[in-house]
Amino acid sequence: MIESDELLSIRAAELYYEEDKTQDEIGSILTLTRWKVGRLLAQAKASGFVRIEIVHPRARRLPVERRLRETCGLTDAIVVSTAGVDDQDELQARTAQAAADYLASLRPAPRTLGISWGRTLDDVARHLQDGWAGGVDVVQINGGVSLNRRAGTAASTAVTIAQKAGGHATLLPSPAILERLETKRAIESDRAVAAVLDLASGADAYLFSAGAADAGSVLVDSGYLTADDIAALVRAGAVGDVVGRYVDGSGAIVDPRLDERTVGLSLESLRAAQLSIAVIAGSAKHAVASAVVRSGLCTVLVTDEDTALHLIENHPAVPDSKGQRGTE
Amino acid sequence: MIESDELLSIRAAELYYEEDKTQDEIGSILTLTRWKVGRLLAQAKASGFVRIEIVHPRARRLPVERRLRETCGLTDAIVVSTAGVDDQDELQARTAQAAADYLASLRPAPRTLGISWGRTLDDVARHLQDGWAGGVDVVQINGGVSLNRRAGTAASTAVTIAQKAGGHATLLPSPAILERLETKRAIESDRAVAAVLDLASGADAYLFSAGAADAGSVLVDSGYLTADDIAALVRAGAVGDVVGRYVDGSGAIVDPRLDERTVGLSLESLRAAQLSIAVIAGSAKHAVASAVVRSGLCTVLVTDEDTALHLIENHPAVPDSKGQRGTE
DNA sequence: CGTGCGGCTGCTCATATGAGCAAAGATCGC
DNA sequence: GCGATCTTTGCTCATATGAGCAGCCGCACG
Repeated sequence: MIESDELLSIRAAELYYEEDKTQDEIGSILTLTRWKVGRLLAQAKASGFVRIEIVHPRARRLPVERRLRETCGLTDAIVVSTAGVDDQDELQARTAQAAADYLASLRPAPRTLGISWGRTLDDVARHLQDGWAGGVDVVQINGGVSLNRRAGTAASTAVTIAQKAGGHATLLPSPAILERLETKRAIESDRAVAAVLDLASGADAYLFSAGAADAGSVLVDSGYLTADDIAALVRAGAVGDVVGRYVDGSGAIVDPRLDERTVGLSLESLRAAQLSIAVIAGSAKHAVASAVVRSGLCTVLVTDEDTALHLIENHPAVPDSKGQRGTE
Repeated sequence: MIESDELLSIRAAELYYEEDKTQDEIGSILTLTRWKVGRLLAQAKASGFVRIEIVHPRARRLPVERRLRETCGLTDAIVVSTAGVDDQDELQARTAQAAADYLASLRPAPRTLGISWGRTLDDVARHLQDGWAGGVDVVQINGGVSLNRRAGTAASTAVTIAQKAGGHATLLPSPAILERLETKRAIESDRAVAAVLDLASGADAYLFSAGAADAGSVLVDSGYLTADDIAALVRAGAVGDVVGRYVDGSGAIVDPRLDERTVGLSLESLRAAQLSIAVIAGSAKHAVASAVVRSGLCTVLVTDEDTALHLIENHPAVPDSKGQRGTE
């Protein structure tokens, strides 16, 4: 575009978008035909001089969603706008809201929904509307938090989601991580636990989040792990946890021995699911989000714009476990 | 607007603006008639959820210009966009560019143009295009800088503007501020100086800027005033200088004794002019800009968006008792 | 100096959109 | 329970806009 045209297109855009003039009027102001004005306007848009933004806590970024879906091979992607959000809590709230909306909009609604627990999921539960579905049974897919005063949030998340959908919640009566492998094996074979795990593995859909590998993790908070444990995991390449299991950048289990002591659905089952919805927001979770998406842990991702852009930019790497699911 | 409609209007706006869908298509996606969609879109715009911004160094803010013109009773106002500008130099450059454009667009072009000098004006001169007018004579309206190595910028500003318009520059052969009143009277009555002042007072148009009342002022830089002088002026209520004369928030001369020793057009002459263009940019100059506009020193203001908004917000408020009461 | 080509211009025509209006609903007071 | 009033809805019609095309200009090349 020639410089003079560029300037004209800016003047035209000002008159069109800020003054609500018609292209014809602009034509007579700038002494141009109205077709020329139309072309200048088109140029202005194409060159990105005209920026249209939707500013609203519930606003989504449809073009980003599309790119995310395409570059990462997701069935669906929900990306909330970051515009004007300063703090991470707000971001998480918006994302949780979007996840709740998405869940409620699923047709057909899942009959059984497997969920993990954590701050994010709890937020999603709170944002769901009463009656968001008609009778959805909720099953926990990993061991609950129960070591300290926080006891009950895991349960309450599940119960809330189920109640609001007019269904039942089935809790997994087990700690998240056991100290000894034998205990873990024992509890897993207990009929009550086994039944829940069985139910969980047959769920129509899964909804889970992921935690960053830092000392603020709920697993540390709940007393299952210490800050030192986390540091060791990070040294071994951990970027975060998914349903209580720590993974590296490619989505592989970092510490198999720890993983064996962790009760819940395996990551393989999650990868094999028809519909698994990950809800991940915040800059601290970019790395885990990457691992989740790359390794095919979710078919649907609900996230914020910044995270989405991060994923899109860094995607080309590591196609491995994804390929097994057959994306050509 | 009801909550559900608000959300719908956001969804509609996303599809319309981000996905370029037609209102009809949106209608079938959201199961609404296309008229409803049109109304939702109108609501979204009206509620400010849709923000359209023109992002370009030469972009102006027409609606702000209008408000500025109306609330401050200006003949004309030029407001450059602040979008994405972090540093004040860039802001000043954009404003200077806009001033140059405005000057070049004046019809009829002034035959004689009175100008002040300073960093801003110099910037305007540099941004003017060669041949921006056909033969404009430029006259300095206040004493030049000549005490130190910066000597000549005042002259070069005038000469540049004149040259680019194919006209002559008439310099004011006098210091800006004299130490003794007698000297000032004497120099003023000198034929060469008097002739220039006379020419200046008869100019068709004036172009000037204003300085903030701080130690970074060109008057300090040039050695006419010391940082202490400025501090004293500020204590006396000064907010900045216009053509070398320090004014308070209401545009009144702060120190009449200093003012008497200042050579150049009086503020009254400037106020009486048919066309006087002030070019003022930057957050440091909000206060002077206010004084200039309130006291009718300019008929046209070229400024940046932030300054413009500041002026609009603080206009109705009477000049100020704040300055008089002193800021401790 | 002619000739062929690419880009720009101004047009026609189909389509998308906004204004305005009558009918249908909703809301309120009585 | 019943109008009266105000809002919302779906429409018609006029207008604004975008797609596509023929002619024109400038340019490079033979």
